[in-house]
Amino acid sequence: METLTKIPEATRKRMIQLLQILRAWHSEKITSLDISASTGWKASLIRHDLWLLGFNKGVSNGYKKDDLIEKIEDTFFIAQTKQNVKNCCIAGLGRLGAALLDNSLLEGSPFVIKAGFDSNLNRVEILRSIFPLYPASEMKPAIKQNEIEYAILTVQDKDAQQMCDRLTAAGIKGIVNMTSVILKVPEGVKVENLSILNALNLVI
Amino acid sequence: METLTKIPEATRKRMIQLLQILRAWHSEKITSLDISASTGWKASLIRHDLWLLGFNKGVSNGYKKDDLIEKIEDTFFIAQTKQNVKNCCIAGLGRLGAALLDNSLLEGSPFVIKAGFDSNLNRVEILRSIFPLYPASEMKPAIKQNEIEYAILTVQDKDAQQMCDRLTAAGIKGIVNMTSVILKVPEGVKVENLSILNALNLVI
DNA sequence: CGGTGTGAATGCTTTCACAGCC
DNA sequence: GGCTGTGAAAGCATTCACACCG
Repeated sequence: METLTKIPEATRKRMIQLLQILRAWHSEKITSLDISASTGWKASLIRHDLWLLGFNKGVSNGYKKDDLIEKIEDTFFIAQTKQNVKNCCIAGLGRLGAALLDNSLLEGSPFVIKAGFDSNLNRVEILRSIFPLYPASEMKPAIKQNEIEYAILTVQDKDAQQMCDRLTAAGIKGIVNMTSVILKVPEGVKVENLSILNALNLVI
Repeated sequence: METLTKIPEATRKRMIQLLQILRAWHSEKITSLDISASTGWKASLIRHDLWLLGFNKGVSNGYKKDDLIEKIEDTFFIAQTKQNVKNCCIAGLGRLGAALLDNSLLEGSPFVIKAGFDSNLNRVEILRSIFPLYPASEMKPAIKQNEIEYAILTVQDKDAQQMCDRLTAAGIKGIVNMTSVILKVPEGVKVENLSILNALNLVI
């Protein structure tokens, strides 16, 4: 099996989750059944996923945790190294955005929050934070200067598309969208939707 | 086409999003191309979805917004009426949970936050909120009494599964999971995962 | 024309089945 | 026996193609 073949999106999402599980795993070895027990995914699906990654070090008695971690990190270029830090920003400093203004949620991850933005100057001035906060008008230079690549969008729905446009114009490559708006983005920009309202509708 | 046939999950998710778009839609009529333009979904996919719902009122010159809204609400039992309020709670009152302690995010939706829980008594006592806050030990009676059916889980990862177990034991039927843990829940309980960390990994 | 309704065709994803290994 | 590696088969989801309608 060639690693060059494109990995399906569904597999990619699972592997990234699996990485979290592996990092927290207590023992040296792990089987597809262990993984199945902690995720609910079918064991055969996990083996198939790993096969797609070109993994073949399981040899009949489980996987070595570290081998798996390495393989997944290599495949998706997400090794957690000092040189591999990913800079993010918070766009929208309302209640939700302000709550994200420290790195406790992202601790132990390669992501670091480097800045916050709001179109309301007031918010920018009132809030205290360990990162610089900027009015949205200064976004472009601030994003360039801090080498920010990803954004967490926490504005109100009515401002979502406009703020999104500004972010992509400033060169942002990925957006975690916490509004319930479906964003239109240029080719190549990735979006993950994390609207609480949408999620609630889905768990009914 | 029979409405009794089970609607695929993917279609259901789109239709629930579509509902938001329709409610905010300015004009009386909307075409599959309009919807395509505001979502990025292929127009044919939208027509196919509506066909699966058994909708057939489009007759060649677009859909009437209100017809569509009605059909979607009926199909998924999510009409927004006074009698159809859905009570929720916040489990975990750290920075993130505390930020959700007002209903501004859920305004105009059938969801209402009715309570907050934390296993740390301190948090419960310190925080001000318009809803009652309870220590986790009092969860079961509080959930019964307030007729709460859904929970937003905002505890730290290490406490996620335990808090989840408590919630399901208390009768919660759906969980919006903002931790990066993959939860194990009893049959019949729905979970939507909204971990920011996971989402960031996916937009790389 | 510019639209919908419809089923067939295509493309993903997941599950199954089973040989092979420790 | 318990587990992996592998491809085929089954199950979903999306796109296409085109008749038909106003």
